[in-house]
Amino acid sequence: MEALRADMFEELCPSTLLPFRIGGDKWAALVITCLEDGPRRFSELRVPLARVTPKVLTQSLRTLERDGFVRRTEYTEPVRRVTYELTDLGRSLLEPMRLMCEWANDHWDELLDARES
Amino acid sequence: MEALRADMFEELCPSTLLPFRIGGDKWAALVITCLEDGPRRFSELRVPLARVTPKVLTQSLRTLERDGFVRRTEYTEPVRRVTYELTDLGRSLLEPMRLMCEWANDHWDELLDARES
DNA sequence: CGGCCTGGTTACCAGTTGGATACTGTGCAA
DNA sequence: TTGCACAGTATCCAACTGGTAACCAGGCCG
Repeated sequence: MEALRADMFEELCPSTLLPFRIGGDKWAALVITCLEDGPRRFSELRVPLARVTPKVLTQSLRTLERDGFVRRTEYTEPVRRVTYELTDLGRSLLEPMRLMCEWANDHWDELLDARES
Repeated sequence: MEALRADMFEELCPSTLLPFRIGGDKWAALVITCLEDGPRRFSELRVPLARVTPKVLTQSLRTLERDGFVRRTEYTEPVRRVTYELTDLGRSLLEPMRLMCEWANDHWDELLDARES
């Protein structure tokens, strides 16, 4: 997940050229990327995903949960806390995603050329 | 491209579970698959892609062409003939696509379980 | 001349996605 | 009791996607 990572969160990010899409919706790939290093709370996800409104983030998380890629856990003690984390199935997506980023890096110039001309 | 191939062209195909999407539109992956073995004419593509109306197929092909994955060639001799074929860039998508199909086959039961429960 | 084949185009429409903006309910904490 | 953090909801709306159905233009065939 190293490749393209920094760029993916930018507004005019080059991943718009990427011919791969992971999950059903626009933000699924980024959400998964954000969960790569362990469980995250809703408000923690909102920081890197600042361009995603809470409604849309919730939608994305619900879909990922339904599809078995993400597990939602609700705690009430000591305070209310909800965490999202990748399931084993979700984690197994990381490797294909990494390969796609590799592909994209390998063919970046060609992708750009095609769009420009 | 062997995996899932037979099913992908069915109406209720299991690829609706697939968390990967290639190209911008719904039919891009199937179009690319159809071009795997060499150039095809518009009317030849319409046979396996019978569920795709000509308008939508044209759209898909135009997008693939713009993105540099497909090359459109028009002949007038001896009769009018238009062929579509994968460019090198388009062809380079086949390997990632194959890997995605492998991933899907490896995790098929988990994908099904997640949706059902 | 009248069809037919090829490779589309046109107009219209419904459903879905994504976004803007505002609001809510629960539990602390001062 | 007022305020704040957290984790969302509620409405509304514009744009995009995909689909239906019909149409079309050029060229050959008989």
